[in-house]
Amino acid sequence: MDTYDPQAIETKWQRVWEDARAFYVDNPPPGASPNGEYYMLEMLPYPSGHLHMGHVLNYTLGDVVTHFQRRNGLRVLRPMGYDSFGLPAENAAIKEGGHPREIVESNIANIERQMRRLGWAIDWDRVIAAHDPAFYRWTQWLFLRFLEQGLAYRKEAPVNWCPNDQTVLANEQVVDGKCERCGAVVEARKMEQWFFRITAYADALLDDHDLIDWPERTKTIQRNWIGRSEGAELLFRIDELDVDVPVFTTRPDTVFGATFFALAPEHPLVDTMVERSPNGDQIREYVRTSMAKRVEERATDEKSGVFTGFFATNPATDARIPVWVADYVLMEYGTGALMAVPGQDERDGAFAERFELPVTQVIDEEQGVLVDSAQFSGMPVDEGRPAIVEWLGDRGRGRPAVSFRLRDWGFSRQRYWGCPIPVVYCGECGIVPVPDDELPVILPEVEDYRPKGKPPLASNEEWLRVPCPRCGAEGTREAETMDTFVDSAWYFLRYCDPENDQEPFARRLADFWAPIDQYIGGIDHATGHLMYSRFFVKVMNELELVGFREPFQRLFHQGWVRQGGTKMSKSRGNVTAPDELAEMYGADAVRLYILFAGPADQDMDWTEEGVEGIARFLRRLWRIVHEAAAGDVAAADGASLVRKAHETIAKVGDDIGRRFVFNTPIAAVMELINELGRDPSAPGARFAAETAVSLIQPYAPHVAEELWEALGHSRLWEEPWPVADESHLRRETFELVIQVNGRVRDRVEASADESEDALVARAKASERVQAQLDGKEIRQAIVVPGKLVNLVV
RNA sequence: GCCGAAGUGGCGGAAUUGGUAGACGCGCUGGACUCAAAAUCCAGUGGGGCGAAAGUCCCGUGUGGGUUCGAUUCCCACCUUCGGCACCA
Repeated sequence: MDTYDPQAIETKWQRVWEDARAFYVDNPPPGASPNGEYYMLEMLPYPSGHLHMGHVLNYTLGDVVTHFQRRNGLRVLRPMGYDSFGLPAENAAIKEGGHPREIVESNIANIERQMRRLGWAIDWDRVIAAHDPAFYRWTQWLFLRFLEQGLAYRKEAPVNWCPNDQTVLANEQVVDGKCERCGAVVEARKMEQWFFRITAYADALLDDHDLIDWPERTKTIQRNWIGRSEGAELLFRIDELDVDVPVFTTRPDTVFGATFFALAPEHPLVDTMVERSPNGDQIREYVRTSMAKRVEERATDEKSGVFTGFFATNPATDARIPVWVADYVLMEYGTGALMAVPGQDERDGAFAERFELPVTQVIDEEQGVLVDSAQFSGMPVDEGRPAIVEWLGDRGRGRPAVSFRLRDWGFSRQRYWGCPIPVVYCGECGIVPVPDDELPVILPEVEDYRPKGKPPLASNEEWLRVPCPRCGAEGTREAETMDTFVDSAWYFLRYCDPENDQEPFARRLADFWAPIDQYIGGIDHATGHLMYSRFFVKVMNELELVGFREPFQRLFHQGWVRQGGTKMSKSRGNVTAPDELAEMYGADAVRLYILFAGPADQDMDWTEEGVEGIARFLRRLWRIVHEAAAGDVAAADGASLVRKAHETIAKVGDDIGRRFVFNTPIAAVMELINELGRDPSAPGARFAAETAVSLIQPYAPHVAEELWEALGHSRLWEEPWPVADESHLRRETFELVIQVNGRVRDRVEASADESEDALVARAKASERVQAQLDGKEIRQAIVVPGKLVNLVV
């Protein structure tokens, strides 16, 4: 027996698998229908310099599932790609020189080397990268389909503006209201932006949660993010302007208490009021100052506002109530106007107090009934709500309505390193899509991709100026690029057909492999990537590009790997290089350790203490399996080791397959090895050794393969997953726990076929029980068959 | 403020449907091997009381209550930590 040399073993088997194309899967011929396929996917990495332990956890989890499902007879598609557009590479290029492309491509090469070093079972024929024109051509193609459907559009909207860097910042670049890079305070600025109409799918995104097997907390986060509120839209008339102004409210039952009316500073009516009101200057000044405020300031500052001089008619009371402009009213939510009920709403109350406006109580909180509400007084709140809406509806003043918190997805970026948006602006025709056959619009070289107040592409005049595809007049290309979340909203379908140069993917191949059977990634993407991908698939489904409505059937979130209390991520430098760890202990040890450290869905603090214990386990496994392999191949039915092996098979299969937990199977195999180690030549030793090696293979595939050969077999990666034999699990005797009043007092060996009465008799006969009973009367005896007897005295 | 998750030895954690709390590992202690060390192997290891010992009793899963023959597990209240949302009408 040689000593365990992980480096040599791992190099050897990685070559064998690659030569055998062990983990590559071919696409089916036309006409084939799905038959036992499994699509396993982890969120694709951003190609920063190197992998960190968080990646190792993510991809090792996926790897265990991949091996497990493969050996359970499924054809597993498990591809890999790179989210290679985006700000970090661009910022690195600005800081360190070089081109973002060179940076990500060298990073990709390094990451792929690290991934191969860890021995992950990946189909390397299907690699994609967001910045590859062969990929982003189809990102552009999909954008054009959304544009045709009216699902991509431009509108003016507030963005984060850094006055120092002269650029728009993505939300994730704003930290505590300041620019991540230069520290300048970020301003809100109104700019025209591209949006995807995700709000049109708000109800579908909520309803289709029923179709998918996701963690409840993730669905909850998405539900809160979508923020569906049921209520009513009520009309308040402003006679002087001859307009009906709609408001949204979730509390139509409080309408009798609406004593003033408030408009957002951005509300379109405000302009008219400025013109017609005697204190127009005051209103204009108020609007100007509140628009200059950051959203945060508007939320935290004391309530402010200005009276417009106009009055609105409360549709319930017919009272004329004053109309104010107040910046606690948000244009983005509801209708940008609200009926203020200071008696019931805390914010309206604070405003009324500040400006000495009348307050009316219309709900008796203790009784839960309406008061001072005309014919509705005395009615319970729940009944009053629909009754008032119906009554106002009859008078043409209201109707039931639903409002959402969800906003459309602003996806344009005034930055260089992203997918170009394939449209041309023409003075005659407006926004004109680039024809499909002219795609891709290649991201051109620019002299300087630092942000300078306009998109870097706008300074490449030669590229920018093109004839309008429709009328031929001189036009200009869109110089903004797409948010990288657009790339990742559909990448998982490209893996199904990565070489296709006629379409993003053939529908038959997407429908063959997808939806993804198991997706694994961080919960931090709950409201971003996971929402956008669902939206994209719903649209693609309506366009008949795919036959399904949800991209990710099952979802699992791995926990954060922290180091010294902060989370490891691409933007922080606190990383332990996994390949260095693999050089020290071997990839198998690294893989085992990251999964043994705790439950995979819980956050963990990274520490290298304990990795020695795993290395020790692997050396023990190596020695004990070799010792067992040298022993006789003896028939061993009924041997304790054989039963232990079958118990371990049952435990590991149930843990990985049903419970989706990954730390306890390792402990179970350790237990088996501990028992085997006590006597490696005992009856059943050989079977126990084979079982341990087979069960540990998804975690530590290299050493498992080597030991499988030592046991006289080959190609463990193709070996069917072991099945526990029920007959070996049955026990003839068991340890009967005897309790008195719920406290364990004795344990005795009992036979599995004893009657309940016999077990109770055994319990009563126990000396220790006798000592406890001390002559007391037994009132009740509870028997749990196969486990315990509880005597109640 | 609202919504959600979690709290178990010195440490990471286990206990799957209400049924033996602390599996497995780290660390630590003692021993074997060794000139010595490392590595390896063996034994012990929640806290406390009584006992020379074998043992035996009590306490113990964030805190306080409750349901139950029996609660880490279920219910109520509270504390702490973490995450999401937050002037959303």
